[in-house]
Amino acid sequence: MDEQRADAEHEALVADVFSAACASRAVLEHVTGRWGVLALAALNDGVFRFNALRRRVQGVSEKMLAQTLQTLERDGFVHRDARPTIPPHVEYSLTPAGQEVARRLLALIEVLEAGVPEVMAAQARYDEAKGA
Amino acid sequence: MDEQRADAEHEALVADVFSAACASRAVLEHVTGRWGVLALAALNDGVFRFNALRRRVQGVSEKMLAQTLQTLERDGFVHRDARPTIPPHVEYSLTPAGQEVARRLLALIEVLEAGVPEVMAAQARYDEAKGA
DNA sequence: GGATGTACTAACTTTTAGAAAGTACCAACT
DNA sequence: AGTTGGTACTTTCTAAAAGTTAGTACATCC
Repeated sequence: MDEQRADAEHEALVADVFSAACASRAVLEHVTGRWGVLALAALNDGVFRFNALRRRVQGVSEKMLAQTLQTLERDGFVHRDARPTIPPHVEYSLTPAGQEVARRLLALIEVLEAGVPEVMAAQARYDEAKGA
Repeated sequence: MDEQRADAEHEALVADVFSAACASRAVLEHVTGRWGVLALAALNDGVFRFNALRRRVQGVSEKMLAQTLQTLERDGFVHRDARPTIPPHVEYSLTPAGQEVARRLLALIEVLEAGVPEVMAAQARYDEAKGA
């Protein structure tokens, strides 16, 4: 029991995503969540207002975009600049930490986009093997 | 309408994750899904059997691990080697495409794990500003 | 003066994830 | 000889997450 506690604490310190309780697991989920990835990737192209971002990230609902941006702002990856005007004017951008993360995400997205034809071929092969 | 159709087709061809209908969006979700990331990252360390992988990726249920591995196998990122013995013996490993993806994921995970203290600080600042 | 646009929030519904038990089979232990 | 344990899943049921819709509080355009 003491060993388990010690292990848990140690893993928390070294930040191991494979440990369920580690804070890095939560951060990973915010960043790689369905809309988190796309929001960060979109913001890599510059400053966006709420609805502009919503048009860019096709298919996201207002609720989920607001929620995602709040989470990423809380984690320090996104900067929210709200001007107290009417109608409201809010600008979203990446913080330096957010830029670091977005760069890695874009590297991933690029290899995935390039690999789409091979993935489609692999899927066809798999489905045929299962169906037949 | 013709324009929209042309746009959709064009985006499908160039593989744009921001387009909701694009196949790359689905692949991205498989790879960056809650358990997809961790499965790929774990398999980067070598060959694993089902239950060994389950112990490595702490917190995953049997159902979700099986589902995740099936999706990744279908996409051609994971190789499944089942020996028809009793009791069953199944080995999971990364394909070359899977290794490419896993490398980018690990790069991301590394910056996130390193950034955990700053994220925690940002969260504390955010919560204090909201609470006060 | 009704429609539209801004950035959300709240209530409600649908989809998905997770927890627990079941399956099929054999080996070892009792 | 029967119970336990291990393998790799699948199925069922429930709890949590995501998505849809409507509403807010203005201001400007037509």
